[in-house]
Amino acid sequence: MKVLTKKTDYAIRALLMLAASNGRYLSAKAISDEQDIPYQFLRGLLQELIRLGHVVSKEGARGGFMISRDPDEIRVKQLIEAFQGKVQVSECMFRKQICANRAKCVLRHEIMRIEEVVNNEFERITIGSLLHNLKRIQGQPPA
Amino acid sequence: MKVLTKKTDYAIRALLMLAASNGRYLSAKAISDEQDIPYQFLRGLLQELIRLGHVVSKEGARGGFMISRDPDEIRVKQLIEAFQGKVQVSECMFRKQICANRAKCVLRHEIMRIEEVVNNEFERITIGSLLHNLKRIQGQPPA
DNA sequence: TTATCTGATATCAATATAGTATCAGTTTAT
DNA sequence: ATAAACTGATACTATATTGATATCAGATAA
Ligand code: FES
Ligand code: FES
Repeated sequence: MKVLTKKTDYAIRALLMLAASNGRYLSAKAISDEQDIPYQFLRGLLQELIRLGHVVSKEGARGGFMISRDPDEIRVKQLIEAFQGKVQVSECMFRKQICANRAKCVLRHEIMRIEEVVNNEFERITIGSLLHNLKRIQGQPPA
Repeated sequence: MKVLTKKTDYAIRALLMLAASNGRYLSAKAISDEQDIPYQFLRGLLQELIRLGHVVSKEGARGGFMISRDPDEIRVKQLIEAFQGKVQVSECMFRKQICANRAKCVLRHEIMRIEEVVNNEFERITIGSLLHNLKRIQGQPPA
């Protein structure tokens, strides 16, 4: 079971790179090369990130993409939901005889707790927090 | 993002039903009808459950399937791993420049914590515990 | 000795994921 | 002005995963 698809993984990596490049536009090409993300795939992905409001673009030569909101406000949970849909254990696990009434289904309740835990964790993690950790382990490169 | 596939869902429901039917063999047909699981799909699934050691079968008329181990020992985690593979966030999330060295990658470390949480939760839940809850909410049917 | 079952296997359909290609239009630099 | 470096938009293909069917042989019970 894979929790993050490639697309989400790519999105996170691209956003991290964009978050790290303060004020400069990065081209899809640059991100693709640096992060080993298939170019055309990334192109599409970046457009989605624009629609989601995470980045803005500038057309033409020397154009590219720039992050457009505080990295601390971009939560991994948002990205997962955008690219993979809401985290849900299963549409509705126990039907018919087993589950008399959906409303007070205890099993459902129990299983849904897991969803909450997962969601909380992914909500906690932001592009900002990831970047922070990255810098910490890499050490500040001599500016 | 769907945590449980239909197959895992079906497996859990089938096992619950088998666990509830003490000592009697249940036919695939009976389970299929009761649980709304496509018959042939269930057939294959039951064979897998045999290979996994969770159930045994009896051929011929009046044959069927019977649970073969303590429901408390059948963990949802086992089932997920059998049918969907191990829970893993992504093969390896941050590569190349971003992640200098895999060994001490903090991001990886952080993200893997989530895997652990999920795994722990699913390890806690067994067919036995689910059945227990089921009986509790349904009330013991007049024996 | 037939109806009711499982064993084993093959095949197919639907969906989701991953990746590629193309062309039009915008901007910068020369 | 015009070529080079870019994005916007969209269509397409490939691959993998998941979900579902179909078939036939063989076992068992009534
Ligand atoms: S899980 Fe859907 S009614 Fe209980
Ligand atoms: S996640 Fe793979 S090296 Fe950091």
